Amino acid sequence: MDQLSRVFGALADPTRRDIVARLTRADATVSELAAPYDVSLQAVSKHLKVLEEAGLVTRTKDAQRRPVHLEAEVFDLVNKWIERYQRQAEQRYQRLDALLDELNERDTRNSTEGTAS
Amino acid sequence: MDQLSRVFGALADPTRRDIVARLTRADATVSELAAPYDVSLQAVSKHLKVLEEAGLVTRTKDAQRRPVHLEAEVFDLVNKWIERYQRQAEQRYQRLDALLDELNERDTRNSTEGTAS
DNA sequence: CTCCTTGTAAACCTAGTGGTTGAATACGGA
DNA sequence: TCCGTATTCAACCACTAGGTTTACAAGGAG
Repeated sequence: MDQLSRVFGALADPTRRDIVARLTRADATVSELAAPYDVSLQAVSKHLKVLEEAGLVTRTKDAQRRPVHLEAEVFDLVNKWIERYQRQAEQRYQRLDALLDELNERDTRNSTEGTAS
Repeated sequence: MDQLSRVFGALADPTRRDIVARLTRADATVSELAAPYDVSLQAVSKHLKVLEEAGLVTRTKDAQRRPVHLEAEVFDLVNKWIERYQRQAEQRYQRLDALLDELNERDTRNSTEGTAS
C-alpha cells in the first residue's frame, strides 16, 4: 500500500480527523487524546497507529507517556495530488469554454452572412 | 457518515484515484473506465458507485451508456479541511519560533550582563 | 520493592469492503 | 421482434477495520 492511500484512509475516519485537528493546537498524550471519545484507550491507541503509519503523526517517549506530535508536512502530499487534478479539470473546462465560444462566434457569423445575403 | 469521510474513503483506493485522474481528462463510460484494469466490469461499477456517493462523480444516461463525469468542486471540501489545519499548525510553529526567539534574546542579555558585571 | 499510571499487544467479534460469478434490465439495430 | 451491447443487481467469499476485553511491559512515586 502506498502512502497516499494510507493518508486518505487515515483521514476517512471522523475520530482520526478530530485527533488530527486537536493535534494542530498542541501535542498530547494518548490518554489526553482519548478522554473526549466514548471508546476505550486501546481503540484510540490503534487510531494513532494508523495515523503514524500514514506519516501524519510521530510518537516520542517521555517516561510512561507517549506524546503524539502532528507532522503537518504530509498534508502537502494530499494537496499536491488534489491540486494536480483540480488544475487539469479546470483546464479542461477552459478548453471547453474556448470551443463553445468559437462555435458560438462561427454561428453568429453564419447568421449575419445569412441576413446579409 | 458525513461527506468528508466518504470523499477521503473514496480516494483511499488506488483504482478509484486512478479513475478520478482519468476523468479529469475526459468523461468516459463504465466499460471505457474498466478496460485498463484487471478486474471485472462489475467491480468498476461498484467503485463508481462509491465515487458517486462521495459526490465526486455523476452518472448520466445516454442510451445504454452511463457516461461518468467528474465533479471537481468536491475537491474544495478536502482543500478547505486541510488548509484549515495546515494553517493552524503553521501558526503554532510561528508562536513556538517567537517564544524561542524571546527566550534566546533573554538568554543573550543575561550572559552579556554576566560578562559585563 | 511494590504499587499505580500509562500505554501496547493479543485474541476475539461484527460489520464493511473489494472482489467474484450469474442473472436481470434497458436500449439500439437488424 | 429478437439480438447484442452496456450496465446494474444479488448472492457469495475472503479479508480488513474498528471496536471490545484481558493480559502484559515500563517507568515514577510511595
